[in-house]
Amino acid sequence: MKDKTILIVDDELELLQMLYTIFEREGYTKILTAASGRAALKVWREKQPDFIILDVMMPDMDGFAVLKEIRKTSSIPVLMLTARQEPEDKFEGFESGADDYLLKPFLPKELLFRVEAILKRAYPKACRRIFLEAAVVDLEKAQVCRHGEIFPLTAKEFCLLEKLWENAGKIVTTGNLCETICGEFWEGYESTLATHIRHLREKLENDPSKPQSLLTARGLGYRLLVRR
Amino acid sequence: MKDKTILIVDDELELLQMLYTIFEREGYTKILTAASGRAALKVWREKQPDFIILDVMMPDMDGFAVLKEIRKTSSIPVLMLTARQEPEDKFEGFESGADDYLLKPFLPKELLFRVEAILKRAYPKACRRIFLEAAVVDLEKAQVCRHGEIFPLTAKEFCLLEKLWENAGKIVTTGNLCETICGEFWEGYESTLATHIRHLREKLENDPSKPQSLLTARGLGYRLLVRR
DNA sequence: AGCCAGCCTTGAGGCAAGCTTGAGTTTTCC
DNA sequence: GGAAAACTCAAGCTTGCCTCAAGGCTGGCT
Repeated sequence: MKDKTILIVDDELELLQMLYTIFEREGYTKILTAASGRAALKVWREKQPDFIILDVMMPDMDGFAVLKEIRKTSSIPVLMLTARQEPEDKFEGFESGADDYLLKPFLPKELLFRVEAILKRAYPKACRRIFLEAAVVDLEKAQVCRHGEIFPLTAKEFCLLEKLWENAGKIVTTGNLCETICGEFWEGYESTLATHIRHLREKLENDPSKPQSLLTARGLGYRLLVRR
Repeated sequence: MKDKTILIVDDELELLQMLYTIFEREGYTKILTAASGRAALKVWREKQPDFIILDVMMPDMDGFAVLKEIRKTSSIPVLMLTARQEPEDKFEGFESGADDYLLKPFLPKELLFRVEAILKRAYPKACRRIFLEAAVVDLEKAQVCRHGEIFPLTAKEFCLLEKLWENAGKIVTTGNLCETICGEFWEGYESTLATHIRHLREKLENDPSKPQSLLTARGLGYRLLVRR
């Protein structure tokens, strides 16, 4: 998550500097800043950040207006940061589409935690863990944990599972799956695919013959059911 | 999002009742409650809720322990609710994997906003959906949801429905439909098409013999009536 | 009203898609 | 260089989807 681009918006330069330092120290490498509402919109449009920390009170255009403009075309996660304590402000923030609303003064560590929590939800594919009915998959380690036992994934199994996970819940066609393994010319590979699917099921499922997570869509393909 | 199942956990019965009322008034229809840590784990395992509101201080097992147990096998969104003001508690909450951490006393409206904000991230909207009179079709998953029950679509049913949906509202000729299934030479296939239409209606309609969505245009073909 | 054509409904049989297993081949790693 | 793991492929099996036809039911026409 530290590789996500963070845009920090605040018109108070001292606070902007402090925020920058907080994220820099934490290990974030791509940090953008803007010191006004209009500047924020410009940077957002040009640099396409992954997260925005938005101050409310700014001279040219307040945070609510900026957020409303952004929400017309984007669902980028936004945390609002402000000294305004009134409940009405908070509500307006959430109504405008904020993901979180934090009051100044704040604990740097809390801000980091909150940003991290939202990033995890907004970019779930970045955390590379899959919770299934009977098992938990760690894609980073390419291994499956089921009932405390560890099953390592082979290269092909890993590719298949990754592809299925990128389309979690949705049907992935047999052709599509074959293609991810052996490229464009996959005709005649269907039988091998079946074997890999079998091996995957032996690792992911309690009863591989009655799959609960890696399901067959007869005539269409396969799909992976993930839990929350 | 009001159709998501919310699990509320608090050992103070008065507060539990209040929380229940807050969500009920807001329009949430599926609300579960638990009055202790162990009870919470039991309900979570058995009922598979979509969101958990978790009090920290409980006699048998505190909220942090509950959350850690849940996080071993699930990434379900969790908002922690507590009277403990210390920063260390907050940090422990986030470290355990909480999505948000709200202090008591809190504004009911703020709680609702925060829950809504997290739900929006955790359950992003599915696309390629068809809203019909009695059912909702998810084309990505090739399944129909009617009265909460799931009916999977077969390959041919899927192709037909897709074709009808591409021409939503308009009449699609019998020949056209046959062609999408068995190609150019479809003569004599009309009877089989009728069978597929029947099967589709059994999944899409409340009364398959009196269709409201998949209508017959006698002598012409069929058409699909969609809402929205 | 009565008739006919077109559509509906049902059930049973066949067949193809997918499963499962094992054996042979290739790759990887010591 | 050898052993073990991973990959490929095919043969036989299983399952459930598809097909088709027979009989019933409408709506429209005379």
